[in-house]
Amino acid sequence: MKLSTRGRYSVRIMLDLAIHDNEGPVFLKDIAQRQQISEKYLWQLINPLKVMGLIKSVRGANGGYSLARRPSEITLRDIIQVGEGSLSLVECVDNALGCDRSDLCVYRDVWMEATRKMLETFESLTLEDMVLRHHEKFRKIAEKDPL
Amino acid sequence: MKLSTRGRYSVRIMLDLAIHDNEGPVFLKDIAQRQQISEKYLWQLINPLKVMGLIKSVRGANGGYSLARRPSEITLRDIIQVGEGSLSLVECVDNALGCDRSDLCVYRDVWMEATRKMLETFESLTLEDMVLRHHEKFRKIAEKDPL
DNA sequence: GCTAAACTCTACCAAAACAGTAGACAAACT
DNA sequence: AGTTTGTCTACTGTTTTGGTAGAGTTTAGC
Repeated sequence: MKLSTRGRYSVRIMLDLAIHDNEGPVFLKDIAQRQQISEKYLWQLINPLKVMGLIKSVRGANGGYSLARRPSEITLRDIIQVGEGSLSLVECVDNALGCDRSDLCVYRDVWMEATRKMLETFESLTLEDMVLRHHEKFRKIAEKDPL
Repeated sequence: MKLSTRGRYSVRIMLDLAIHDNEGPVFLKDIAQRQQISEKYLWQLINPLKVMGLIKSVRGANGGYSLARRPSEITLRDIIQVGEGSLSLVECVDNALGCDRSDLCVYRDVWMEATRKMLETFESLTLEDMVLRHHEKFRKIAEKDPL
């Protein structure tokens, strides 16, 4: 029932990239430092995002990562899908077959509905939304606790 | 993100008890046979349901288990809560503290909302609903494939 | 009382998933 | 040539999951 750290890191990484979206490629090293993850582990999280086409990379010196689409065109569902591998609460939601009790089971419909409702939230939010929320939150903190 | 087998077995066990609700205490042995679980493992699943007050037991010969409340007064949320231990998609939904990034993080609201939507489904369905669905499904199978 | 039927409790265990670490390699800028 | 940066693969310790097993306790019925 819990999201794994992979899923949670994935959305944080993507938000980091979105925040620095118009500054050219972002170094793995910098993301690692900001998000407090080792570079090696970060690569394991960021690579699937590249493979799945959510971000692109530039190799060599002065390389780095950047979003493959505009922030408004990437939903949290897209990201979490990559981080978690599957988005369904129960295996049978993805493939009806494989459950030998499918003819008797009354729960598949329930798992499907619960999954659908959960995903509504993730589909309704884009990286653009999250950047706005982030800036809003940062602004409020600055107001409350001015230097 | 996946429900564990404990959660899924728990709702099946409770449905089994609900179906035989007016026949006196149900033997662990019988549930085990119908649900294809070993009696020992079944006890480990059923005992928390008793401890949490969803079912009651009678010890000794001719003992067994029965629902502690009417089927219409037990929701899937009640059951899954026991089976899974926690109902939130991310730890921070339960306890806001403990996350050192809570001041910067924009995702807690998202996890809360997604969890809430998912739980809507589980809260809206009672064991009575599931018994009805079960009988309906059984009736349709019988029509389709008469002996 | 004795016995059999049933629930109770605790300990243990193997496999899988999770959360990383580590090191060698490849590409590209300067 | 050398440095910076991304790429790939292998390995590993810990936790969770999904059980098994066995000894003990309570009660009905003879």
